[in-house]
Amino acid sequence: MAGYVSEAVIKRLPGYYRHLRELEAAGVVQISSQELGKRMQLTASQIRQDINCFGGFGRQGYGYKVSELKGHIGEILGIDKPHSMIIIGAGNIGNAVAQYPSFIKEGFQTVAIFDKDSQKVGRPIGNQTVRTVSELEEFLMSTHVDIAVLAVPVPDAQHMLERLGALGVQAVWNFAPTDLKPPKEMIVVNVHLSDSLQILSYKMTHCDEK
Amino acid sequence: MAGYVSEAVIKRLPGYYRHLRELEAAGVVQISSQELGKRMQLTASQIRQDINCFGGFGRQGYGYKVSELKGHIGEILGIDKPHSMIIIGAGNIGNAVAQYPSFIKEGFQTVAIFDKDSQKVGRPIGNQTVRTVSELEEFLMSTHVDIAVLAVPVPDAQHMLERLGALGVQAVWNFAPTDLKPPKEMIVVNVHLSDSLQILSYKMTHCDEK
DNA sequence: CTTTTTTTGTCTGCAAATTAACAAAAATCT
DNA sequence: AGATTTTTGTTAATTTGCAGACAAAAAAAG
Repeated sequence: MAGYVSEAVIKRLPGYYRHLRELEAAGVVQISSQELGKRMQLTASQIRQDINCFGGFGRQGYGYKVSELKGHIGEILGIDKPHSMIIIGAGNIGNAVAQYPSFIKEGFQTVAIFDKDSQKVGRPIGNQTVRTVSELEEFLMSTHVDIAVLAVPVPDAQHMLERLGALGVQAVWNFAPTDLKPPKEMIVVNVHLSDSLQILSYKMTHCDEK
Repeated sequence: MAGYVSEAVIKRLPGYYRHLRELEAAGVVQISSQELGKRMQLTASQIRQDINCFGGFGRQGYGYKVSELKGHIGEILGIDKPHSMIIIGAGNIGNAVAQYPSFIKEGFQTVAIFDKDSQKVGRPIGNQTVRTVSELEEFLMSTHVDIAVLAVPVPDAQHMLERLGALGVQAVWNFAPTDLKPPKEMIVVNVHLSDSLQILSYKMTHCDEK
């Protein structure tokens, strides 16, 4: 059980959680690193090493208790507690995020949606109504939010990031296809959908030569 | 200049392309690995190694010509040629993908949208009209598509993947939050939005201890 | 109750990826 | 035109990540 956890391990955690959730739903109560490895296309060794970054959750000769391990990883991911989100940009992406059922199930709750376009302001999205982005300061003054979802056009993204930072927002989930320079102490995770699509294009173009 | 290109390099290619596009738009004609590295938060050494997987595109004492390098990487990614896409699932995600402006700009063109829900069939999305998913076979018989975007609920995803595979679709861009088992010779790239959000949650929870 | 099997947690070694180093080539300066 | 600076392409060193091995612990079998 180490102090430092590498980025590689962190990126695998949601995968563990997803599989454990599916296993639990299927009524599986116990699983060995070998079985889980077969399911997740990882070696048993790697699974044991990953899990032991956080503590010995297994029992020798038995394996891991699915619900227990899922609980631990949920805690480690920080999704055992609910998170409040605001969405900046009520376009297609903003819309999709606001209504994506998995997020709500996992405790990520959208508490407000903002847009600068007056045509969009007032429209209902999910259980929210789109607000003017000029109300942002006022809103954040009175309400604490954990995460801001940035779904604005590229030219507005950096400026909005800094505006959010100044208002005390610490975490941003960015959908603008650009590399933002996060102010200190701000955490930004990018989605970059185009990157993912371009990788698909790369693999299509080069799949034969292998 | 090697034959095999590692996954790590491939994942960085879209980032290079994005920065080079931005540089070109800003009127920058030449750049050194050092400058590009500072911009992209990578070491100059890594940039030179990455680029040299594909050939010596630079000139000593000068650096790289932005537009030339962008062209090369565009070719390598396979985005110099247009791609046709169909979207399966006309929910929020399907909607967002169909209308995301960057994709159209980059030559990814949506040629049809399908949904099983009869309420959604017939609705206009972008310049398309939603079709019944039962027309899928007929459509793919007469029209070749490069990529299928999978934006259906988890329980339908694996079955739809196999159906697409049987119809000759080779590349799938999957938004269903589950791990699909791709039939041989099919390329699947996952988006897994929840994973990304959970990683944000992890970093929020653990940022202080660093 | 003893023996055998299972399976973890950890240690050791290998492979992959990143960084550093440097000669060779091109550009710039004097 | 020669000297100096810049910067690449490539090789070497370092670091990181992953897989194999195995003792110790727990469970299962006899």
